[in-house]
Amino acid sequence: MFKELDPLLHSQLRLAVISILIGTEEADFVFIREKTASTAGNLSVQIEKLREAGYISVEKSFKGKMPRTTCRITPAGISAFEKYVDALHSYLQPK
Amino acid sequence: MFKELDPLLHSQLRLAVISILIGTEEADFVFIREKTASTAGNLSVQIEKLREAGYISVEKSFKGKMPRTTCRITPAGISAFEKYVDALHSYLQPK
DNA sequence: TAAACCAGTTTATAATATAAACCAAATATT
DNA sequence: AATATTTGGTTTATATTATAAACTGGTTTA
Repeated sequence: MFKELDPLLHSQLRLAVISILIGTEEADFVFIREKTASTAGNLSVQIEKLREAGYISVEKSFKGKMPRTTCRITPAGISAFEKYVDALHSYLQPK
Repeated sequence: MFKELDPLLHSQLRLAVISILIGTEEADFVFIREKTASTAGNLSVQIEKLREAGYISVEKSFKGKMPRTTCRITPAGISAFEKYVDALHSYLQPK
């Protein structure tokens, strides 16, 4: 009846991060922090979890002299998101 | 951009409970435990949290000699669920 | 009458989310 | 030129949560 909800995605901030990355080719740390209105510490932790799980890739580089962290969703991330959305529907459409 | 997800509903088991109650006039503890495939302990805790929040009402009675706990969703529960579903959409439909 | 079962509750524990504190480097201020 | 502030994060600590294990009070079965 009710499908499992991937605990990695069933988190407000991580879901927001994935949602952003699904929509855009890539996004950097600062952009995501602003869009999600999250603290840097929290975001850092959640990005690392998504990276560990293989749902996103993270690339560190420099924009001029300032560091930049760029995130992209991976195929595994896309399919996990699709599966999560599908599972959610088993909770949202009663009966 | 991203709407708040009511933390009381953003929980697999509590969401399942509400989902069941939205669909049926009332449901008892055992029925919910079976439908959600949860342990009695976990369900007991989550039902109490939903009751505290005023999202469901809980009535204790007897079916013959055995105790029975019947749950019903309240108007507050219905509107919280609707709000939650609406907020979720801000995460599911990218852009 | 004792063992097993039912319908839960309470309590303990492990995992999670989150913010606070920190760090190194860059930039702005006096 | 020194000092303060900002930037872009990471690490660590804490409070909350989800969950299962242990328990309770009563019932049915052997």
